Amino acid sequence: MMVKQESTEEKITAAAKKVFITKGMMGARMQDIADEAGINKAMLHYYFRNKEKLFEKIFTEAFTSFWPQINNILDADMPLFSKIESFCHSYIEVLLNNPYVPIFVLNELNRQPAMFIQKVWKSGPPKVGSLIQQIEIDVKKGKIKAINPVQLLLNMVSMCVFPFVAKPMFQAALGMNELQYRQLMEIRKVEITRFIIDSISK
Amino acid sequence: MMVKQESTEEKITAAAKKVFITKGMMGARMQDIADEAGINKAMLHYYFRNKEKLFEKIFTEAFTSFWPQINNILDADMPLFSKIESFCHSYIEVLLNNPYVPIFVLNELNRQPAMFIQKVWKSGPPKVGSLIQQIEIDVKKGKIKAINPVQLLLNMVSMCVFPFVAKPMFQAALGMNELQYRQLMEIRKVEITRFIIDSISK
DNA sequence: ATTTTTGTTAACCAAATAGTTAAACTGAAC
DNA sequence: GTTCAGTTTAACTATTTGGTTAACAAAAAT
Repeated sequence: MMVKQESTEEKITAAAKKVFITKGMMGARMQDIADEAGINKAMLHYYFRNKEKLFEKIFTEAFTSFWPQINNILDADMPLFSKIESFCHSYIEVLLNNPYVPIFVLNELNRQPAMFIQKVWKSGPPKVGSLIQQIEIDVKKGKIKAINPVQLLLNMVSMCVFPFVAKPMFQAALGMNELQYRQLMEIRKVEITRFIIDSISK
Repeated sequence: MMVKQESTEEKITAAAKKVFITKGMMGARMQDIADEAGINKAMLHYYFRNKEKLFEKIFTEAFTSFWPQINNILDADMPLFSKIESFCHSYIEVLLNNPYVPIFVLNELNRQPAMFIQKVWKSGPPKVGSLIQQIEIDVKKGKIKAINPVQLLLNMVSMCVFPFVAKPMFQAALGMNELQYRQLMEIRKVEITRFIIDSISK
């Protein structure tokens, strides 16, 4: 049986990702990461100079791995309703596969707002203009109800992301297990889309 | 001119609140809190035995100070649409006065889900049943469109809270300053209410 | 006035934790 | 098989940080 060979560097990044995402920059211990990777702590400093460098790599990697997936939809050439559907479905699907990333990103972001904008969005800032314009046009044409495009955008993102950020709270409040919550999110893809379109349709 | 006298204990709790909320439990340093309060570090241990005790006090205080404000609305005896309006207005108003509390709570909650449910919700668990029932009844009566009550609840909470949790991100993406963002939230009280009611109205 | 209790401080301690080093191991090139 | 660069390890160091202590000051009780 073939065993996938994993380089030490890969072991480290995988372990660091897990530990940083679950415990945050301040909560993570270098020893935890070493243990998780099953290697000596000194290796962390051999491959990455220090904790900060390692963290930065993981953070940007985690963020840039799923950010484009959402960002591109905003820029796609589609009718508004299709775009809304596509956005909700893709966003929730991505989050189902990376449920702990948003709280991680938001948390670190609140501590270092400047770093974020500078380093993480230098390459791919949010392509939000296209959607905003599209909404404005459809409002003017009378295709949808009058609504502030920014508010609509906030609504869309909020409804997709927040249930993942506040998962433990909702789970406790609603008395749901992992599977039930996951199913709720699965259904949510279509429920949210309908909810939004119902609201803005004339 | 009268100067308000602040006891050492009050100085500590005020400083601890500020530091814990901005840096989190793990990120906060006892020395930071002492400096912020303008006192000797030993005083922290004199009034509160250790960091954990101090943190717990701040956490529960921060949480229980605004949780009931929202929770009670869920239980109020009102028609559904009024309740939705009341909920959105109150929730956002409370958050405008405590903008950093949600990310703080959610963050610590993700690290200690058990502690939360046990200690913080022992006294006042979410009164969510009343609203759920109310939605179900109005759906059956045909007063509103068919919708999963839980999903509607998630939508309401998400749209209210998330813009505060992700404030730095939205602010950067939309190029807004503090005042502009605040105004956006102010408007949001009524915009969100309308958005929801438009969606579920027949 | 004197004692006792409470509040406050600087200096110190112990544990945790990031980071370093020197030696040992490995595997390929010669 | 010797050498040599890259890799890995155990032991160590330096620093940070939560927590303690003993002396001191202020206030309250006697």
